[in-house]
Amino acid sequence: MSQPFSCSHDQHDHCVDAALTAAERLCREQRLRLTPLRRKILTLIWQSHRPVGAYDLLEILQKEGRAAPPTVYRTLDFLLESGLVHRLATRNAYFGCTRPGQDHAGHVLICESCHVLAEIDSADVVRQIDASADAFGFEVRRQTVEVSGLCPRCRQEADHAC
Amino acid sequence: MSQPFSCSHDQHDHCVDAALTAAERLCREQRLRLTPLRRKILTLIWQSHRPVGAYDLLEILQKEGRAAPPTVYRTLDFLLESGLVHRLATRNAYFGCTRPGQDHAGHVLICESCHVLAEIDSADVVRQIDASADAFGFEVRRQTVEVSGLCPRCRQEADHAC
DNA sequence: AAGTAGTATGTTATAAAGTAACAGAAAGTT
DNA sequence: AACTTTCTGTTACTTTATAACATACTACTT
Repeated sequence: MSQPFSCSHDQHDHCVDAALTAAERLCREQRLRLTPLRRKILTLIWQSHRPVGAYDLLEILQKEGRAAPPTVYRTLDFLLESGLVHRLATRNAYFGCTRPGQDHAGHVLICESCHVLAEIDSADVVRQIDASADAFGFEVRRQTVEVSGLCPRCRQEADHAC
Repeated sequence: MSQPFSCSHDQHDHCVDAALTAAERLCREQRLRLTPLRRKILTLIWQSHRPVGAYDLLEILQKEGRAAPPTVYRTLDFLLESGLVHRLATRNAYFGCTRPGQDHAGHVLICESCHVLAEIDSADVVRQIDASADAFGFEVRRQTVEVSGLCPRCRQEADHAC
């Protein structure tokens, strides 16, 4: 799987394939059921490196038959709980996890211009947050870190425009 | 203003007063209008060190006459833009800013048990996130950091329960 | 292979969070 | 006072998410 910020359209099938392979493996190992619906939704989420809204997913499903919100949300719940996707709180949207199975904080960078998202996995950030919390006597259970700004590609385009 | 995690009920009026005084000063300096409605909502938000939902505020307003969502949201927009309150993305809720006027990232610790919230202002965390993003060539515009876990007080109670 | 327990999905209705658009009121300016 | 700008009221609506119950599928037991 290439880096989201440098993944081009013709490379992208690899990302989807890799994500599905990883999902199959994880579900086999943890005795979870990757049903057709779950596989479908996971695939849809991986169609781009952008977060996708629940109702976007619903709309796509509805083009191929009837579907209602709970179907989507239940499937998302499964994917979230099994760690195959994460939720982007600042945008009420969902995106595929790049390292399912591995315990990690799920910090992300998200581009305000093209909306491409990348998970960063900075142990330094995690530690620094833990340390800051610790100074308050606070016990950290979950870190939500969502950084918005400009991805390298959009930055370059912005420069050229000047 | 005492630390949220150690602020007791009988100290708390100081927090509200301090917040209002700071708000008045900020609005005077920046030629913003702290109208009765805005002052009212800000006061309601400061009634506790917990984040408050927009519809909670609405419900309170409705006990003293008619009110509708846009009234609340517009007022929140003003308070957000002027930096007097922040929004907690992970909970769709709002809380008073402890250092309005000063430029800062607005990182928070929030207790899963008692829901008390504290702004942390760790320059180290900010720098570490900037550095991590920089390694990707990503230009940071906004950092959202929301850490959930157990505050010192609830931690102690959890210990006693054992 | 039939029964059954558990898990997954379909379906209807509704809750919770947030916004658009226009009308009227208050404040600030000339 | 006339005018402009800003603020608030009001109605209607959009978006996001969930509750509750019905049906279908899977996997295990015998």
